[in-house]
Amino acid sequence: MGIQERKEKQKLEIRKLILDASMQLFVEEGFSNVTIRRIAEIIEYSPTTIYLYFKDKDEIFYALHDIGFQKMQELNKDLVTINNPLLRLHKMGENYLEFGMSNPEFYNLMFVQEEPMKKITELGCDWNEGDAAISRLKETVTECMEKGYIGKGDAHLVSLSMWSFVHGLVSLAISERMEKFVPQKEMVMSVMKQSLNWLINNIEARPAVQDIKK
Amino acid sequence: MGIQERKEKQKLEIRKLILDASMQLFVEEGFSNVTIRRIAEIIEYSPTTIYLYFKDKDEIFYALHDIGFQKMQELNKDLVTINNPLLRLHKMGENYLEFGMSNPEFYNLMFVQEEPMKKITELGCDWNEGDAAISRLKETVTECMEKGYIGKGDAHLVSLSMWSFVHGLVSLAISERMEKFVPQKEMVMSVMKQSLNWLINNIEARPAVQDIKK
DNA sequence: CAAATTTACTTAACAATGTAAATATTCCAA
DNA sequence: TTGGAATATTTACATTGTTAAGTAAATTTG
Repeated sequence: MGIQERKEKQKLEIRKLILDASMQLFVEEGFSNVTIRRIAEIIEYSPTTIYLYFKDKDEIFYALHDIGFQKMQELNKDLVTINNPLLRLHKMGENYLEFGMSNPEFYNLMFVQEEPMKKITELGCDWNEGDAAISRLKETVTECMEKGYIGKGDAHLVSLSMWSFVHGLVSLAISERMEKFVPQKEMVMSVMKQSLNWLINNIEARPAVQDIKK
Repeated sequence: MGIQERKEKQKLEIRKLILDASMQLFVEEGFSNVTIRRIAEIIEYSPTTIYLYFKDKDEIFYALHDIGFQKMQELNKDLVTINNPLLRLHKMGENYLEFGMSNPEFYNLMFVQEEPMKKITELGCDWNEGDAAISRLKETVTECMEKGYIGKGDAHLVSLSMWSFVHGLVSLAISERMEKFVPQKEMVMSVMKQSLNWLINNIEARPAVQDIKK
């Protein structure tokens, strides 16, 4: 049915309108300023119309959380061109830092706020976006181990560790805590990158004990 | 003046009443369930009375944030008995994980939520609690470097890195993200500790390059 | 001891929030 | 054209933090 189709399409368009408005609001004015009424104002509908397209506010945020992951993955497209897996790992980390710092509100939604996770457990489904991201990381970590760039071990554990590290940096930075330990606010990003350098240096494979002169 | 003194004391007592009620609420029912009206209910005063003792809700949270740091430091009292600085560093990390996991709401307030930091920049003062905690960490890191347990370098940077790492673990865990990558929820803490082990192992001093057999 | 004044507290009220129920409008098929 | 479904709006409600106005209690003063 042609008409059914067009309706379907219109429905999606309004959904997109709502999401765009929400995005605009929370990128420009932050999380707490995304209200149903302000979204409605922007899209020029009445507030309650929004509930015809999203069950509740959390569903809007969950959709934004998804969009965030798409944005993040775009940033990682050029990674495949890096052959050296350790270099690639390093670059992945830097991209992560970069993404978080340039999209703090998205980052919050994706990795800090509890609401999106609640939605997932509510629906009883998996965190597909997170799973995909971590398994990409794990691939590179595994390659690093196989080719001897980093010490062999549990690739899953090491991936989670790497993630925790960069997440720690970003979340301390965007919650305005990291800057308390840095001379100027503008240096936060630089310190974060140095921090990542330090870690990468430290996990680089070391010679086996028996190869050390006594 | 004896009477002035007694009044002062009573004022502090009611402040404590308010803080205890808030604590009870947010430990038992989480952040979002701490409302002025529920606090008032517990302490059996009218809601607006609370504003005679705290400027606003954020000031209450800031006070709780302080209490959190006290609780955390208590946990670290026995650290001085550990002579080996690397072992001490390791134990500090474990304590941090332990604290975060057993006091998720406090942890959020201390290291995740933005409100307490806003309060600080609003007052134009320093983050004393954070400063103190990091400088204690830095002492041990410095000792590790001096005694050759870890590679020499910028102790400040390494301290921030260590902090970021454990913070990353805890914040991913309490935001219910870490559990998505672990077979069972109950294993999260164990994975976090293994993660910390991995890091400590990797930063342990390695022999200088010239000491390696060719 | 009584009156005046300061302090402590409460009641009433406001604006903003998310959201549900009831109502109105628009659109398409019969 | 009309009846019914889809879509949108209006109204309404319960909560929220917080302010302003009014009341009761305590303390100081005459």
